[in-house]
Amino acid sequence: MPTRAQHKTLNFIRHFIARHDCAPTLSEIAAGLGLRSKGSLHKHVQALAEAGYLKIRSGQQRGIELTRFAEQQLHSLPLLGRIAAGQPIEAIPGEDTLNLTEFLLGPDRFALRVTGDSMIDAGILDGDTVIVERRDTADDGAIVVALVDNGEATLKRLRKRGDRIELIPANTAYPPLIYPANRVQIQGVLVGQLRTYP
Amino acid sequence: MPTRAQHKTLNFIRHFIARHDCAPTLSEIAAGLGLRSKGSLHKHVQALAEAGYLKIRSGQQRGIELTRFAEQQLHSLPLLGRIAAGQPIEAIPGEDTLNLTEFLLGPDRFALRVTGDSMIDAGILDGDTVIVERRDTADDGAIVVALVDNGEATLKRLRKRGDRIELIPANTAYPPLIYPANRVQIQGVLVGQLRTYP
DNA sequence: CTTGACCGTTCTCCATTCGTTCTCTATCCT
DNA sequence: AGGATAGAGAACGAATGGAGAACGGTCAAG
Repeated sequence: MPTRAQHKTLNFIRHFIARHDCAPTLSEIAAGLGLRSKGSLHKHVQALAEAGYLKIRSGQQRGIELTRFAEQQLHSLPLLGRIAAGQPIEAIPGEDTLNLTEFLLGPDRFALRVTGDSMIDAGILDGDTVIVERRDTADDGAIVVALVDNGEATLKRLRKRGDRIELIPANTAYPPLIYPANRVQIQGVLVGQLRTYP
Repeated sequence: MPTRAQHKTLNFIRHFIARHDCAPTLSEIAAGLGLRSKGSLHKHVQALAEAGYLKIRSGQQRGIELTRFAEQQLHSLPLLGRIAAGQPIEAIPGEDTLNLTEFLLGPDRFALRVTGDSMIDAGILDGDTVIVERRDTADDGAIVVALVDNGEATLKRLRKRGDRIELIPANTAYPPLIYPANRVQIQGVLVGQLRTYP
């Protein structure tokens, strides 16, 4: 059971790692907690390691690691169940944790901010963030990031029509774009999407 | 767990590959990080390879590959820029990394799967996952998880009208639900949303 | 095939950062 | 009062990271 100072220290370390992907130095912890010295911090970190919250690679800089338990907690949310209009929350059997890392990350992926409303009927709004997997081919019907004439990148639904490629907005206010296949280069395929609310 | 220089190096390599689809040379990394020498860079890249983040095709030029492990171990994606209909990808100054952990996680948050199409006009589709922050009050206009008569939980936009509360679907096919305030209990406020594509 | 620019690799030297330890002091809680 | 808890400050040695130079391999153009 950690003391109050230890608790604050542990919390800061967890947030720091979540933000920076690497552990803080003692001085950074001290600065973050408003301390002017790192003398006592060393004792707290040591105590946390003995209590099993942390592992320390002794002597190395930034040598603080979270234990597996603390780490698992850091990247997951409880997945409570399904929610629908007019129905109570219904538990999802066998699935009670949502690990964001597994859910959205993967090799050759990157993120893009969406501007404009051309994909609004597909539930992609202005300001959303989409996650794209870099690929140079895509199945018919997929939503892709496509480059036209090596100049303009757009997010559209792909339709292959023989030697023509149609880039179809999900908004009836915009017309489909139709090009010969050799003018369109696929940069990636939409694999995920996320949004935050203020 | 990489050191700070290693972490910056790895991040630069990820961005470079995401943009150019080929690995950078050591000199390019050095230039990108503001270094005048590549002597130490080689050590960092080597250390990253030993730690399993990279693979190196030894001797070959541009012989750096990212591993799957790197993407899963780091909790962020390169954020390349904005994308819009008919515009090239435009870099976002000062913001080049999307940290999922920081973006969506927080204390007192949980996830729910959405079924039904009652929020479709707000870009919330059947099968989406929403992230909810547990709270018992909410601002007017927020999207909330509300419990009516302690029985039915629904995801709706909240409108306060004096001692009445309106729960408004974002779908013109459904009517607003209007209750006296004492029959409606707010369970949480929508703070995030995510979706995966097959 | 030859050539030259480019690039990975290795080495040494040096400044800085950081973990560690120590002593001394202040605060809080039975 | 007395012990537990916490912080300030200083000092030391190890780890880290960068500069610069030199060597040899790779690759594409001539």
